[in-house]
Parts: sequence; C-alpha cells; structure tokens
Amino acid sequence: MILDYLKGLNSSQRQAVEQTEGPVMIVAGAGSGKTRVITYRVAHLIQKGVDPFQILVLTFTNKAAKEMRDRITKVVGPEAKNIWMGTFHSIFAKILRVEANKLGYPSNFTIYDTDDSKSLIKAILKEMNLDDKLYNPNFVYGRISMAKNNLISAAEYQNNEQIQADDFSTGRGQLGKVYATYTARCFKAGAMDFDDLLFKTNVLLKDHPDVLYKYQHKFKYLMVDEYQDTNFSQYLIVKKLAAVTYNLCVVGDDAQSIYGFRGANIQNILNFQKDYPDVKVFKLEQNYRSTQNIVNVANSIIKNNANQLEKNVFSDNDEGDKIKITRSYSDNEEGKSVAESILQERSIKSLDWNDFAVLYRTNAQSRSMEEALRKANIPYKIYGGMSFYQRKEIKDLIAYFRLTFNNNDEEAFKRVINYPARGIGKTTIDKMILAADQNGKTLFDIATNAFQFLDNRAATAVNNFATTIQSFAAIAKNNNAFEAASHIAQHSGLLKDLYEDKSVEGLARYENIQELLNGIKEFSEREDIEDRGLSVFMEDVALLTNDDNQKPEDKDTVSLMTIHSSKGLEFNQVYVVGLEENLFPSQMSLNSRADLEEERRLFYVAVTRAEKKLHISYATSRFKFGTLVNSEPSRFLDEIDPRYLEIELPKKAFSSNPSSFDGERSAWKSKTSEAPASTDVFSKPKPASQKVKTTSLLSKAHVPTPGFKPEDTSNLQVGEIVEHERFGFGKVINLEGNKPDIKATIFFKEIGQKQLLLKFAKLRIVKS
DNA sequence: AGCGTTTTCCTTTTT
DNA sequence: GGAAAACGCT
Repeated sequence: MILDYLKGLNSSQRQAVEQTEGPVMIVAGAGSGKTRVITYRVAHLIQKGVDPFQILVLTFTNKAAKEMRDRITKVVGPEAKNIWMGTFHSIFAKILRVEANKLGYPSNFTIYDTDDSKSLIKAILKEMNLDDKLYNPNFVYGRISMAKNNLISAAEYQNNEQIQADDFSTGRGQLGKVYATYTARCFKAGAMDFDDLLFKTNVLLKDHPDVLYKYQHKFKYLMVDEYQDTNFSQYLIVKKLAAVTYNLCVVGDDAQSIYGFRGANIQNILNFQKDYPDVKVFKLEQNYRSTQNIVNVANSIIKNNANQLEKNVFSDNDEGDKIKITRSYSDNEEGKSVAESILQERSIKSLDWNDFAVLYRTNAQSRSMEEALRKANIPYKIYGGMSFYQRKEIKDLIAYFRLTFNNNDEEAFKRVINYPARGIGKTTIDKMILAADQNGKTLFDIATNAFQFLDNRAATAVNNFATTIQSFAAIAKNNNAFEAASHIAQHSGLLKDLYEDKSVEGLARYENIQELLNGIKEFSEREDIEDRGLSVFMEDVALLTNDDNQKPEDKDTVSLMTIHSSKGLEFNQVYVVGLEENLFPSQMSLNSRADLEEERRLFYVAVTRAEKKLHISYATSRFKFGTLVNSEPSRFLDEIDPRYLEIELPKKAFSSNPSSFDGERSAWKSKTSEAPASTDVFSKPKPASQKVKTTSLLSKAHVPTPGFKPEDTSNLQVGEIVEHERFGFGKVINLEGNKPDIKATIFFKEIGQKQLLLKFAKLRIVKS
C-alpha cells in the first residue's frame, strides 16, 4: 500500500520522485504535474523514514505551501505538519526570530512592508533635504532592494566605485548615504524589511558558523519550488544550507521566470548544472493540462526567446478549439466582448462560472472588465489588488499591535500617534523627530520623556499616548490574542472612531475591523498552538498577502487576476486581455532584451493557464492616465503561428474583409490603422454652440454635451475647435513644446484664454 | 490643528 | 480615474 502513489506517475515523474539523494533538478514544463511530483517526493521521503523535521521545502507563495502540505497530509497523515514548509520569507523570518540576538535585533522585530519602507525613505529624504523628484522614493526603494538582493550592504554600496560612479552620473550621489541611513533607522526601530529577511539570513549564516552548522545538519533534505524565481540572496542561502548533505532538489521552469523585477535571476536555474556537476536532471515534458492547440501556441511564443533550457513540451490531449483573437475599439468594448463570450461559451458547453478566468497585465485593467461583467450579471471575483491587510483601518489597528510589542517601531508610531486625533499635530511630531535624531533616541523614548522636549500641552498628550501603549503591553502579556486585540481596538479609540462614522465606507471599515478580530479569535482558540498570545499572531502577519485571507467560500464565480497571480493555476476557459504594445509587453520592458523576454515568458504563463480554450483580445484605444490613448496590437500576436488562430473583428467593422488575415505584422497594422479612436466621435459629431451657450448663460459651470468623452489630442492643430469638460468650447490659437508635453493656448468662449498641457487636459475635438 | 478642496503624480508585475 | 500630497480656509 505504501508505494501506491507511485503508480499514478509517468516514467520521468516517477524517477524524479525516487531520486531522493544528491542534487536533483526537475525541469517542469507548464501543466506537467510539477506539484504532484513535489508532493509525492516529500511523501516518499517520509515513507522511507526521513524525519519530517529534517525536510525543508521552500515555495514562493503561502498558497503553494499550504496546498502542498494538504496534499502531503493526504498521503502520509498528520506527520506532514512537522515539515518545514513555507515561503522563503516566512521560513527565514522564523529562523531569524530564534537567532535575532546574534544580529543585535530583538526576537520580536517588526517586519516592515513596502509601504513602511517607502514611508521611511520619504522621511529620510526630507530630513536630508533631497529632492524627491530626483530621489523618487519608488526608485530609491528599488535601488536599495536590488542592492540587498545582491547582498551589497550599505557600506559596500558606498565603497563600490562602479556604483558610486553610476549614482553620481545621474546626479544621485547621496543614494549610498540614504541607504546607510535607512539601514540604521530600520535597525534602531527593530525592524526588517522584506529583503532584510533574506539579506540578514545571509549575514547570519556568514558571520556565525555555528548557526550555519546547526541548520546544515538540521535540514537533511532541501527542496525549492519555482527555482527560476530565486534571486542571488535566496540562491546563496540554499547553496549554503545544502553544502553538507547535497540533498538539494530544485524544481522549476525557466520559461516561467517572471519575477526578474524583484531581483529573480534566471541564471540560477540555467546554471544549476554548473554548480552541481553531478546533478541528476529530470525533464517533465508532457503537458496534461491543455489541448494541443494551446500547447503549440505556447511553444510558438516561447521559441522567440534566446536564453532557455532545451525541452519539448507536448500534449496528448485533443487538438481542441483554435485560439480566438478578438479586436475591440476600446477597453470598454473589450470588456463587453469578453462578457458576451463568457455567456455564450458557458451555455454552449454547459460550464460553470468557475471554469472562466480573465487575465491581464496590470491591475488597472480590472475595472473595465469588472464593469462589463457586472452589467452582464456575471458573478466574478477579483484576486489581488488591494488585499485585506493593506486596508487603512486594518493597518492602523495592526500598527497599534506592532507598537505595543515593539515600542521602537518608528513607522507604526508615526501612523497612530495622532489617529484617532489626540491634538498632536505635525509641528509636534517634527519636533519629536528632531529630538530623537539629536539625542540618539527613538520616537517612543522621546514620548516617555516628553516634558523634556515639548511644551506642556503637547507633552501631556504625547506622554498619555506612551502610557496607553505601555498599558497595552501589560494587557497583552496576560491575555490571549483575542482579548488583547479587542482591548487595544477599544482603548486606542480606533473602534469608537470608526463606529461613529456612519457613511457606507465607514461601516465597511468597522466591519473589516470586526473581521480581523474574528480572525484573531479563531487563532486564540486553536488547539495546536501553545502560545496563543497576540505577539505570536503578529509574527507573520506582515507576510500574509492577498489571497491568504480569502475564505474557502467555494463560490461559483469567474476569476479576474493579473497574470502574475495566475501562475500555478488552471482554468477551462482563459481570456487574456489587453495584448497591446506598451501594455503587454509593458512600456517599461522595451529597453532591454532581457526585460522583453520576461514579458514574453509572462505571455507564455498566461497562455498555458488554459485547459480547453484560450481567448486573446486587444483594443485599439484605451483609457490610460484618465485619457483615451490609441493602442497598437502587441508584437506578441505576430509571434503566434497563425495556423492555430481564429480571428474575430468587431461586427460593425471598418475593415474590408475580416477573413483575409494572414498572420503578418502588416495585417495587424493595416487593420488597426483603419480603426478610429472612438466610434462615438465619428458616428455623432456633436452640434456645437447653441444648446451650450444657453446653459452657460444660466450657470457658471459648463455642462458638457451628453456623452462627452475626452479624446487623444496629441495631434491637435491650430484652428481646431475643442470642447473641455468644464471650460466649454474653445478654439486652439497656439501650440508649443514637444510631443508628450505640448502646451496649447485655447480661447474659450465662456471664460477666455487658457493654457493647457495636452497630456492632461480632457478635450473632445469638435471640428478641425 | 484640523478639515475640506485642489493639484499632482501616477503604473507594471508581488513576497 | 484615483490616491496622496499640497493648499487654503476656519
């Protein structure tokens, strides 16, 4: 009975499962049963007598870890819960809490999320008087993150001539200092950011050989899922931990490496054979998920990438439907066509809503899809986007928890010191920051000694706040998580503040807090944990994301998500939308070949989510930035072998003959160039003045003509008549500046002359 | 200080 | 079209 599970595997899957010793690389094509292989391999280890405590399995998402654990439990039983299995971040956060004192950190260190980090960076830039245009916080964060992921410390950063030359040449010579200050401030606050969890683990393993020895011998078997997405920092941790037993098994698919922007280095998987010359390589090439047409399309896309491991993914399934490509005139039309198609497919093929997914490149695209599905009464669920733990009210309450356990947490302090309002304003806070800086103290230190630094009124308020926080700590110590959390929610004044807000949003926020408290209550009642205090609950709350909180409410709904979050999932029918230049591939990726190849892999991931049918669509114009922009079909469309395609053009087509498509780039081009920016504009040119004039006499504000829609005005000419949403009708009298920054002087009938930047102004062209 | 209003900037993707 | 910063009023 023990080895029954091996029977359901094909030969290469089975070999990969049974090769438990030494370095192993499993190259798993999309849909090739990768998860099965990992779970059975772990189960197999346990069946062979390996202690689950000695197995370390690293994944990229909590969801993947959870799913695997559940599946392993089915084979080996409750022993599965003793396996060390989780994301890189959560596993090493756990280890760092144990070893924190060796690094001078408290074991209850705070984990700063991206918002905390950026807020701290902003504060530092302000203190250093640096222009935050040049030192854009996003950019600075990215730069620091990149450094950490490549194990470059602040000191090394400042001493590296190449880096310094780089920074100075772009006028950002202070970056190294910002990095150093940021690091020092995090340390002072007892905080680690996401990248620190990996960076500090490396420091730990490097500077403390005893610790390294301990974990090298603890983890006898290592497995890494999605190895193609590891960065250098992760790579080195794995390499070090495996350097005694060499029982390291990595699983991945170079064709699905899509996290380069986060520092992932595809070379880690491409070079694995160089690192471990005696590695056993197993290739899982049979795709069980998709039809032949889908697999063939995916292959035809990915073969345009130069850098990859050789493999031949194939399917024995039916040939299946052709891939359908749909063109629309606008993003809204695109949504409509997706909705119509879902209704149609569902009734023809008697599918569930669950069988459908809509995948897009950017979260911003969800809106038009959402709207169309809602209008068509199709139940849907959006994954990703704003997660539960990112909501303001949740972050506020959690900031109170954080500050309770770690008084030095600067970001939490700043977040709640005056929320709910306690009469502590900006001036007071600035004074405190200055005092903290000058005296080498934390903000909380200043607060407890407030009378030394502030006038009486402010000092009293600040001091009371500190006392309140200290009282929370006492409560938390002697009560379970739920009791402590409720106490804090009430006595911080937060619950009352939300309760008094009777607006719809206020109500929702209040309910969200209740939901968080309910979650904490569940935690407090868990039998399998010894310490059910709030501090334990807090340990990895920063690492929970999006769908971790999603209830297993198996509602029958269509799924909407980014392609990134669709990785690992599969759906009967998949709609990949927005196949347009500058969107997919993203505009940011066009500068380097490596980035473009990553976009292509992303497209590959999207395509291979589909089991039975793949629908692809693009629009010839779309709202970006609040204005309508024309868009060209994606270059990726040209890469698909046209044999597998079926093209649909809009019904009221302008094109002469939809069936004449021949798969050449020129075909996409010529067809789209005929398409107007917006059909509305052409079909009903608005009669000008009359009606508007009367309105303008009656009321000061201009009432836009019904159906007013801003248009692309980048090619506007002098003399043209335009309509502005608020300024009314006007004539273009002058244009100056270059392409994206064209400034137009327009004489409006109602209000006179105005200068507008075309890229921002919402204008409708009335007449040339 | 605190509130509402206007302006600015923005966009990849996420642990 | 929307969130956060800046502004400006009380």
